[in-house]
Amino acid sequence: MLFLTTRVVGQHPLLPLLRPIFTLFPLPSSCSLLPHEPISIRHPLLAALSSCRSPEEVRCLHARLVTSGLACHPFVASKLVHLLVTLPSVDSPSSNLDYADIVLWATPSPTLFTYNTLIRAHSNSPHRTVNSSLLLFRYLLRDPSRPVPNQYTFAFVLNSCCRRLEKDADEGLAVVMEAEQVRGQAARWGLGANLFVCNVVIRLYGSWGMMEEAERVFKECSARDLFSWNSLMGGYVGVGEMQRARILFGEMRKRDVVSWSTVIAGYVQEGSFMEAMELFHDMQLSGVAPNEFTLTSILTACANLVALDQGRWVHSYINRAKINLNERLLAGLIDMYAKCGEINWALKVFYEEGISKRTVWPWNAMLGGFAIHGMAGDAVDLFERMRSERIAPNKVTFISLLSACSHGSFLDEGRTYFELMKGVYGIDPEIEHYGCMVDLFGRAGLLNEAEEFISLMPISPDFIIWSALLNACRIHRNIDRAERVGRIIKELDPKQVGCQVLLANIYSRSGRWTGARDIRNEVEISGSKKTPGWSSIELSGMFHQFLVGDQSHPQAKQIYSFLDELSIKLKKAGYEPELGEVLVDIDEEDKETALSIHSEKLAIAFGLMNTEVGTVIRIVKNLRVCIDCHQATKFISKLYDREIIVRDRVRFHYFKDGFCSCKDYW
DNA sequence: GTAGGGTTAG
Repeated sequence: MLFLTTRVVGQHPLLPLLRPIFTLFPLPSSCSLLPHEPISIRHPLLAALSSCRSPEEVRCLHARLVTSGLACHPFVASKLVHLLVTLPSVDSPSSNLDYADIVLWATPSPTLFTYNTLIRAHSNSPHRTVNSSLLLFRYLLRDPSRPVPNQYTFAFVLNSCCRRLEKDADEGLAVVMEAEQVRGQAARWGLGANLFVCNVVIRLYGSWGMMEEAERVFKECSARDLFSWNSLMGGYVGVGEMQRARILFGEMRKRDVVSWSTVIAGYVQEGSFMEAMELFHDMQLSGVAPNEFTLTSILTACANLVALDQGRWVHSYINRAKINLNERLLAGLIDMYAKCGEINWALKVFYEEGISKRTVWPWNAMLGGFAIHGMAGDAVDLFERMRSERIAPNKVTFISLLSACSHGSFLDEGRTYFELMKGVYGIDPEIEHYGCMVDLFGRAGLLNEAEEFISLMPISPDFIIWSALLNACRIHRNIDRAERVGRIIKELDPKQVGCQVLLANIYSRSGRWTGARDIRNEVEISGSKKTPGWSSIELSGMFHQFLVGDQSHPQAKQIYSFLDELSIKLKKAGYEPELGEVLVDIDEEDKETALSIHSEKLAIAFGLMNTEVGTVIRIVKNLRVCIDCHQATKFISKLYDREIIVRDRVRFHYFKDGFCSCKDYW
């Protein structure tokens, strides 16, 4: 028993989405009040409506509003719609949105407020495959008898465009063009320079990387507030222009937690972790309290700097300040502990807090932890548990899982999971997954298979893929192949000096000095510089970063005399320098410098000098550990009876009693 | 007669 007229049905923009729901309940044919007739807020049903705490309660009450004939009064309808889409839902929010759509559609003359509320709700809904906000907006404009849009309408519609853009960059241009039209309409209604409209447009252009446009809107806006500044700055952070972002940040007269979080996240994104930490420090001095966004970024910085003390501080701050421990912050904590070498703490956090979460984030963080610790068996077990708990894996899950398999030489498992990813989970492998597989075959010594795998890839291999094979050639001392692969990389990307240096090291290790020297000369002539190597160590909350041959540290003199003593002790203990790496040092810029002053040696010496006997020394290095430093560190761990944890660009090295957890396999 | 926008893993 539906009281629908074809006129209404034919015009409703969301009809195809709603049809299944029409049969669920009858719609009233008439209203007991006239649309313009006021309804008292003291009306018992209206009062009852206001006291509802969930959309489910609202839906129950709706039945009584329908029978009393009040449901289609414009004001009642607007309240209904608003409550349906804003109250926290105990089950499916999307069905409440469907329900709210029907209320709009059943109301004879809905108010603008109702339209606006729904346009907003649609832009927040992840369940729609089309831009239903925009459809609703067009529906509103189509008939002059409907209310005229205001600043809320335009801000909400543009926001829906913005969200689509952020969700799916492929639609970018189409979305921007649609948004341009909406913007034109806003201008026609005299709202072109409205603060709220402008702020969304700034964000929209920023999301699409059109910073000149964003800047222009920022300037042309009738007024500017904190949101305008934050949005513009966020745009620059998004396109990686941190300098401009930092200047804007400096010009802001007032900064809130979002301003700070945005610029901190920007530094973390570009890998400037120290800057992020410094800014976090400034933030605390300024009296703005960090929130879960800020702390997620800071944990990433801690993880990358191996700043365990600071990371622990963040953990206790979260508990102390009762910060909402959401899935991402939780993943950040697990990641931080794992990357600081504290896999047991990572496990503790995961089992206490993360395992109960139904999202993939904490699981991915834990898998990633196992991967860098070379714990392939645990990674496989955890993944199987994840499957049995029906947590849907994503592409990141498989990067961690495959990389764990490769570090643990789990050849069969790696193969199986790669197939599983495509076949069962329908995840198309990306370049990173292919990289893991090349690494897996390469480390296992299956160089032919690795190369064949590369030739069969549906996407063209980048230099990372080839350097995985080159690294395998290093491990398995296959010089001919290394030479060939080196040539391929050089043609593909001549700027990848690091790969050429790796090739030179392969040459010199096998005694082919001329080959090594040629490459060195070539690299020097080309003038391209490889990333300078650095190592850092945290000491009671302070970071000490060392470059190769660094003399700038206040304790430089003591460090160098300590190293002199150290090298004598090391020689006595039977250590011999790996001369191969002297000739073309993997991290050296200054060719005069010798092995003893590699950045990680400086950091280790500094750690030994400044910490109590028995303290674990934690070093982080931006590049891979060289063979000689690896050998020397093994000796140092035995000689000084210290645990030394070195995290390099790819994995962990846990030195103890003269051995390393990577079993010299990295 | 009610409302608003910005940030977060490999």
